[in-house]
Amino acid sequence: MNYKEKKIVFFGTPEFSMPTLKKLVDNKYNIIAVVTQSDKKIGRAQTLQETKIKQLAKSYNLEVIHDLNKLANFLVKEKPDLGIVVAYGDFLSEKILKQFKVGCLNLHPSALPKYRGPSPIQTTILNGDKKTSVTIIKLDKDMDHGPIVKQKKVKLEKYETADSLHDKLSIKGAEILIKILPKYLKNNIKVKEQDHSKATFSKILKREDGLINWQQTAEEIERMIRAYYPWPGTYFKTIINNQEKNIKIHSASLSKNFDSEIGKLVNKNGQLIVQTKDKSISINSLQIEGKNIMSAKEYINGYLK
RNA sequence: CGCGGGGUAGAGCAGUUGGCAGCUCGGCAGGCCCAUAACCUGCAGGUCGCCGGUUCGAGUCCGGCCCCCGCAA
Repeated sequence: MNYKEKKIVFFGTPEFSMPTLKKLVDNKYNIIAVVTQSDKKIGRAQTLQETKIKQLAKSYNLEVIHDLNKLANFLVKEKPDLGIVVAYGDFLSEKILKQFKVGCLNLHPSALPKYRGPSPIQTTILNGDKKTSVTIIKLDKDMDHGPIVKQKKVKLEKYETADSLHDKLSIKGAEILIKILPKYLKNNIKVKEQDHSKATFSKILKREDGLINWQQTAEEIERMIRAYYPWPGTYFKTIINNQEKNIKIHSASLSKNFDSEIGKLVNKNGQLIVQTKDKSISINSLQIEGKNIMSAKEYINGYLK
């Protein structure tokens, strides 16, 4: 049987999964179903919205499954060869994994065994790493634990945000996966066990993780702003017109030290400066709760008269 | 009807008990200066989101509608 006729089930949910699914379709792999999370209520209107992958799958007329019981029956019936899992968003049980003749491949945006878990991209930037990797592993019964099929290094730009790195890794990951897939399907590739003693973990991010503690160093805060952009965002609380408001910082850079009051936004020669534990940072763009994003200059004009 | 903030000059904002619509920045013109994003002088720029109501008089009070945004998901 031609390797391109082998039955593949794709698992994915958000934007990160899209380049891989696109490439699989472009390269005419035999995708028999796409598994994704169920529709979620989204936005102020609370309307039900399909996941990015569901939208894409539908545009390709692929069968979409989100019910895991249905999936179990489907797998028993179809006897698929391979599962490809890219940011599916849920743990797959061993029972499901066993249904695939050659197992399931997973694309993970970090240099495994470093940063297993749900927020590897953010953690990479938060820790100030200069480089990372995309890693393809064969899934086993533990989270991000399986043997490495392929790993490729990726350099970070100096001002890399989680957003830009996310896009970069999703595309790079898709390319690598497509490249190794023929070999893998022909059983022509060696896998390598992870060095489990070196495993580290990234945590699930919550909104509160983005709350700035100005007692941290300027470098830590600047990295946090890039790591948590655009989600969960980096913010602090302040009083505007006698109301407590959150201010989200979209972009900032390290600045020379101005030695002003810690955590207070001040105008220094047209720059919007805030003092941290050690040095100052210069805010480039920010957003007050309820307002549109604005530049530092606009904030100074409107709020720091 | 999930909760909340907002719509005033090109941008960001203020506008008190209803009584000549303002501030900072930007724009234009001129000046100063070796020079400037600095400084000085002057000018232009508004359907106060839309519709209706109350009033001698509404940015402001009342009713309805449209739009933007934060939280939540």
